[in-house]
Amino acid sequence: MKSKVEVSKATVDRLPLYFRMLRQIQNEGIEIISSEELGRRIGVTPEQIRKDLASFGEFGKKGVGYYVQELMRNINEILGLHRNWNIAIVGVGHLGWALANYRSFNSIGFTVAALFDNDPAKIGQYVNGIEVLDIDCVEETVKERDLHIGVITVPSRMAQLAVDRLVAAGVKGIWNFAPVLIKVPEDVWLVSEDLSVGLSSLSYYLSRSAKE
Amino acid sequence: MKSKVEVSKATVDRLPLYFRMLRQIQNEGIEIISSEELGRRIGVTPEQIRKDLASFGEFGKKGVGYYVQELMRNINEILGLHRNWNIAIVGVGHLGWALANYRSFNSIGFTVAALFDNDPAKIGQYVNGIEVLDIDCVEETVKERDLHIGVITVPSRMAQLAVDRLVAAGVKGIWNFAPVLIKVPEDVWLVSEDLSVGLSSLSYYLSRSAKE
DNA sequence: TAGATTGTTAATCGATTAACAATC
DNA sequence: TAGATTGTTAATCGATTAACAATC
Repeated sequence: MKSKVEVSKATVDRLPLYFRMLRQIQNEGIEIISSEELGRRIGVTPEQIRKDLASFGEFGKKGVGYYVQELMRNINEILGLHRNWNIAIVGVGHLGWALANYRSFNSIGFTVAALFDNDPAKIGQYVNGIEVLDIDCVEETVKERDLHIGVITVPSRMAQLAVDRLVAAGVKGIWNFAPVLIKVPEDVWLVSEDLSVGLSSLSYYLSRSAKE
Repeated sequence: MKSKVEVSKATVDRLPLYFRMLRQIQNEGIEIISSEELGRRIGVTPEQIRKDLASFGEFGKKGVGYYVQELMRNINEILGLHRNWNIAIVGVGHLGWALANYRSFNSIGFTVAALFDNDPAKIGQYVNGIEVLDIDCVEETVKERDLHIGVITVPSRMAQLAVDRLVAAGVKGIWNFAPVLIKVPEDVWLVSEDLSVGLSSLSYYLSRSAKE
């Protein structure tokens, strides 16, 4: 086992890609895979894969490769996906609704365990079998349902407030989709997605290639 | 004007954040902003902002700051958001449906100009006022409606095929949400979003902090 | 002028790539 | 054993941070 060295964010972000491709490889009935072949399939260099994995331990066999099932089990545990995480979606607008219906979450260890909104027209409705609760019930529900992660899909101006309430109730992970700077205490993890960035950068590159 | 030096992807990805915050600052009636204050609001260092902007020109006044309106106009043009981009969404599932209803696209220069699906139950339906077309109409519609960007929200196994058809029809930008490696020709720009990565990394950090 | 703030160069930091010894 | 492939160290590359001259 490796001593605690800093693992880069870039490495952590690649682990899910490895895991997903390993699952597919396993479905194909392949039992051993080389970093070369795995890299080719994901679009990552073999050296990168070996280095990433080496930050957590020695999972391969020299001269042989990686045992698919064993590597999957290891990555799964490193990512903490072997246990179940209960997630709460705050804001059942278009995006929140789409995420509430996203089946793939289950297959990687996440359960949508609560939905919140502040719109009386939405409260009481069922989405994917889950009742939409009043945002005012956040505090009690976090405890009752052991919610671990809050997904923020409310309008930007309400995002920080929603985060604050989740955090006050004991949620330690925030997955934020509101395009605004969110502040959380040191012991809370925040991951923000900003969808308009990707689209804007496409605009940038398209503009440039059109000119040149 | 600057000579053509390589601009890093990280820089391009921050420009939309600058633009968005400048718009808010403008709405507050502020006419001049320093990199210090802008950085504080976005969560980026002032040096970073100055360096990013300097790769495109000299937009500020020494000892003064940046004129909000002027800087907005410049960033807008750099990003190519001053013109309109027509986007096509391929795959009207939960996510495609949510994106089709996403109003913010309009406000930054994008128009959802076509929706495609291969499900007969969806073809002919209207989403946000736009008719869902048969995927087989891609080729002709790209030309008719001058579609620039294709958004891929189909299941992974169909993603590459959808991309190939869009590209064959002349689309030069792909915004991919399918969690799979996509290949495009050299003259086509690809931006991929992989939502499960963010969630999995949250799981990783939550697991670790629980242990320590 | 003095104070403020930019634009830019130099220093640092971090991540990727290359090379190769270890070993299955 | 010979060939293959890992794990790891060293070299390179790229991005961020620090420092400061220029100048409004």
